[in-house]
Amino acid sequence: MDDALRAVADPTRRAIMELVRDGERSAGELAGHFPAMSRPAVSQHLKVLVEAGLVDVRRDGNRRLYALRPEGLADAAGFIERMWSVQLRRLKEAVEKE
Amino acid sequence: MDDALRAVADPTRRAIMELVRDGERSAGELAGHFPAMSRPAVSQHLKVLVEAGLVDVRRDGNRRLYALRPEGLADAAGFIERMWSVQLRRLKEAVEKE
DNA sequence: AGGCTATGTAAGTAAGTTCTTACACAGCCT
DNA sequence: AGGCTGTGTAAGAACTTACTTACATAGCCT
Repeated sequence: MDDALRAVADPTRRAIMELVRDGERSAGELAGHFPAMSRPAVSQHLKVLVEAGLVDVRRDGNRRLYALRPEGLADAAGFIERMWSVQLRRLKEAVEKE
Repeated sequence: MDDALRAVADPTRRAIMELVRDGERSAGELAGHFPAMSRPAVSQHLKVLVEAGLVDVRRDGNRRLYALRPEGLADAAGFIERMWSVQLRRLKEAVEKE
C-alpha cells in the first residue's frame, strides 16, 4: 500500500491514471497530454505506476500500451475507508443522542 | 486533495491518523508511540496533517489534543472511487458478454 | 541492410522531504 | 516569581524526488 499511496501522491501520476482509466493508451499518446514535460519524464512516471501495481503494460509491436489496474488501490481504499468510518460512527452517535 | 494525498503518503502520518481515529490524543502521547523518532519530528508530522485538513487540534491547558478529521479525505476518496469504478464497469461488461 | 518511429535508461541537477539537535514559549503549581 | 511540563519552531544535514538532456534499443518498412 505504501507504494500505491506514494505513487498517487503525485498529480502528474494521478492525471495519467485518469487518462488510462478509459482504456489503453500508448506511452507517446500519454506524453502528448503533458506538453510542459519531457517525454522521458512521463516514461519515468509510468514506471513508478507499474511498479506500484497501479497500471499494467503490454507491448504492441513498436508501442507499449498502458491500462489502469484498479486492484492496486485496494489497500489504499481500505485505509481511507477505515478513516472514513469515523464519520459514520460519529453520525450514528449524534442520532442516538437525540 | 493534493495536500491530503501527499500527507497520507507517509507511513508515520498514516500511523498517527490510525491513533487519533479512536479519539483525541495529546502530542506527547502520540510521540510516545514512535520511540524510534524524536518528539519534534512527530510534531512536524502533526503540523502537516493539520495543514492538510486531516486532523483537528484544540488546546487543553498545557497540552494540544489532536483528533481525526475524516472530511479531509473526501477528495482523495473521490479519486479512488473514480478509479475503482473501472472494476465495476469491467465486471459488468464481462457479465453481459456471457 | 538502413533509416525511421516509439520508447526506455543513464547521469546529473535542483528542489523538496524528513529527520536531528538546540532553542523558545505558554501554562501549571508551589 | 521560578521551575517544571508540554509542545512548537529554527536551522541544518542526509536522503529522496522529479525533472532535464543525451544515449541505447527494439520493431517496422522499403
